[in-house]
Amino acid sequence: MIETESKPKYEKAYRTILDRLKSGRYQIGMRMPTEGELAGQFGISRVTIRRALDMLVKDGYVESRQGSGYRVLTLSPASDTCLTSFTDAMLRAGHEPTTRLVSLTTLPLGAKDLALLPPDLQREPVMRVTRLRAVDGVPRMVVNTFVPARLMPDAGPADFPEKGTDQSILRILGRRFGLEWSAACEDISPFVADAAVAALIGVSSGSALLRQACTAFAEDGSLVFYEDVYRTGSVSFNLSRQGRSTKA
Amino acid sequence: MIETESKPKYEKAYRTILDRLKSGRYQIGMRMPTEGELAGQFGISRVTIRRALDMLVKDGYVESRQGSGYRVLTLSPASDTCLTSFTDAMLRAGHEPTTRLVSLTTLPLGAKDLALLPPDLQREPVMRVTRLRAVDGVPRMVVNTFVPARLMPDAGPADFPEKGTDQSILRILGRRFGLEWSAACEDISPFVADAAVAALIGVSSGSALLRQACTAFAEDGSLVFYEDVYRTGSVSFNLSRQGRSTKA
DNA sequence: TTATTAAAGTTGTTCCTACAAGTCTGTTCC
DNA sequence: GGAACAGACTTGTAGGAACAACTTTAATAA
Repeated sequence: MIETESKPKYEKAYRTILDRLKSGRYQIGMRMPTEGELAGQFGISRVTIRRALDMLVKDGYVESRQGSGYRVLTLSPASDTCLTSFTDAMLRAGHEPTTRLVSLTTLPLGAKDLALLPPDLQREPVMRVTRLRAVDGVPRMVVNTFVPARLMPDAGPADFPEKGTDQSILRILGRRFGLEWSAACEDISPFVADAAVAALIGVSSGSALLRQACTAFAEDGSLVFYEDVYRTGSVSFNLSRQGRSTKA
Repeated sequence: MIETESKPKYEKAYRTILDRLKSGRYQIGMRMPTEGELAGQFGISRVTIRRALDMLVKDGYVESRQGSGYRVLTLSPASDTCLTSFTDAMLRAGHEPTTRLVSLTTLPLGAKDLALLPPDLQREPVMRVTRLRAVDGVPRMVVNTFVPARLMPDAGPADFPEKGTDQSILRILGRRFGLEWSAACEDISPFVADAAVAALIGVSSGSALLRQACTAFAEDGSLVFYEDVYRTGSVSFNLSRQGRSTKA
């Protein structure tokens, strides 16, 4: 990423520490270098490194204890949203996720299917990626991902790996197509499996499933992708209360 | 709250500004006082007031633009979790929420129903509050709230208002019983309505509903309450991407 | 060998200062 | 009247410093 030079120092520090964390350089539970040490390593002030560390705490990767130091909590916080990688979550839990690309279709302007999408996606051709996700061989969810076709030029089946960490749609959109997003809204509702979804997932028609509809936006507010997921099981979240309280 | 003296200055500023915001002193869309003005009003430094404002931004209440100032986005960010008040959301949307207290029961140690609760709630008597929530007269959800009985001494039906803002369980637990919590985990799954829930909500048995199970914790990690919600419709979230990017 | 205490180390809070970068307002000129 | 520019104002980033509060470590005494 050539643009790292334009990022503030605390942002670069945040990313670098996060990379170290995710690469295993800091193990879960182990104490991280102190604020002073990190400030020295990055050549920045303690105030600036604290901003980066504060973000890591807020994002759930590390915990801090006054007088004791920072420890790694997790390499990937557990929240089951469209912005967290299902692939990574399954791999971390010792399962084997796989993906089957069911279809890759460009929906032209005026296509009937466009009518069901958010309005922002109805003004231009849209790429629809339909995939069946499975865990340890057992189908778990049908995922339809819609992206403005202009953001995924020359997309083909080879762009959608079916094994390993690269099968994550977040990683595909980010690395292969260079897309970035910073916010999303998600809607979860009960869904009675119709014949098509039931056949894909391997449940009987009429089964109760969950439907997750998620719209992700770029910093400038433009829509990056829309995802429609039909899944068995449940989704889980870690939440923090608004109007927080201080540690006793 | 007598303990405000022990909170850091940035925390007090955060709460005061949030109170002003929620009380309507700052209207949605209007520009708030500048950092310098607020620092002066609170008698603290610009750095400290920025910490409070930063929290308000992160929590979704205000937005800031360099050179332009801070504006109020919302008086209550829209996310449909057990930590956000359904009552407040409905009132804000111009609907009339009401609540019927179905039962208020103390489950003693060893009670069969305790077996289905989180382990932390199985070690002591638990208060179970069952309520039916409705919007504009239409039943929407059945809510079972479980709290260690010792945290709700002398609880009675009079403690659970059925109209207005005070019907919010978050407000009841907070104000009437002085409970505080700072984190929660929530799990959403599909639920096929059994006869009891179906009768309460007014749907046919076998209907697909959503089940929200939520466990809230205090700062010290102890369990404050557990909530089990069966609801029609959907839940929605606002999410921010982890590993954020800087504004262009 | 164990317990206590002091010192050292670490995070948390707060302040002041300086400057960068963006926005807004007012004035001047065409 | 509109455009351009300058100045003022505002937020954003960064550093250094000081001290509070908590934890850890080492030394000393019993």
